[in-house]
Amino acid sequence: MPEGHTIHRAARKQREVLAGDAVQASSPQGRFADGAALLDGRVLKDIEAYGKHLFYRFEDDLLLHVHLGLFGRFFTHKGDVPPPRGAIRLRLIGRDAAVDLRGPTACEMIEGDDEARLLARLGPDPLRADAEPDRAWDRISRSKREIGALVMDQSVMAGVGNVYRAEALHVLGIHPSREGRSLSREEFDALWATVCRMLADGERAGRIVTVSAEDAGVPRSRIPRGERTYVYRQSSCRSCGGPVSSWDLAGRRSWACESCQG
DNA sequence: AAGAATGTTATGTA
DNA sequence: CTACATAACATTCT
Repeated sequence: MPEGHTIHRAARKQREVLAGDAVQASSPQGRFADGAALLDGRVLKDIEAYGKHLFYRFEDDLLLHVHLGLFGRFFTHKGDVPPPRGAIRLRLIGRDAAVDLRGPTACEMIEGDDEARLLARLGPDPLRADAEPDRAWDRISRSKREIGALVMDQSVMAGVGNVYRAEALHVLGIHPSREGRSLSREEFDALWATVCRMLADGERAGRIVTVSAEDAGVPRSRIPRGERTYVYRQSSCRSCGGPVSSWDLAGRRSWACESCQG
C-alpha cells in the first residue's frame, strides 16, 4: 500500500496524537516484545519520515525503525482502544489515540550508526525540505539503466513506488525504458518537480489521484476507484485513449502509453 | 480460492 | 564491479 506520501502522512498524523508524552507500548503478537518492552512508558519525542522509512525517537536515545514494505499498514483508534485482534506487531497508546501496526517489513530497535547507515542508502526524498535533487541527477545522468528502474531505486530518489513511477513518467511523456543518461537536464528537472507535486498531493489527499479533474470530468475527490491513474493498471490511456502496454521492469509491473510516451 | 499487489534485501549467476 | 534474476518475508483483496 505505501509509497512515500503514505509514510510522511503517517508521521504527521501520529506526531499529532502521540508525540510529546509517554506512550504505552506493546507487541500483542509477541514478535516485537523486546522492543515494545523497552519503549513502554517512555516519552515519544518525535517521528521522522525519510523516503519510505519511519524513525521514532524516544527519550534516552531509544530509536525505533519502521518500514511498511508492501503490506504494512497503520490503524489508528480514537477513543476506546479495542482489544488487539490478529497479528498486531506494535501498539502505541498515546494521550489522544492509539496506533496499531500490522505487516511491516521492519519494526526494530536500532542504535549507534544504524540510522546513518540506513540513510546513507537513500537518495533525496522529494517530500523533504532538505532534499538535494542534484544527487538524483548525478546518478540518472550517468546511468545506462532504464529510467523506470532508476526512479524506483530508493538510492536514486527515496519515496517513489510503482504507481508514481508509472504516472510521473506518463505525464512527462517519458518512456520508462529510456536510459537514464538519455534524459536532458530539463527533463530531469520536470521529473523531479512532478514527483514532488504528486507525492505532496498524495500526502494531502491520503490517496493517489493523478488524473486531473478536467480529464476525469468530475472533482478529483469523486473519481471512482480504478480510474484515478492515467496508465497505472489501465488498459487504455486515460489521457489519449490509446492502448497501454505493460511489462515487467525491475521486478515490478510497469505501464506506459505507447502513444503519449513513445 | 489462487494470485496479485503502492516493497526491500540477500544471494546467486553472467 | 555491474547488472540482472530469483527467492524470501510481510497481508489483504478480488
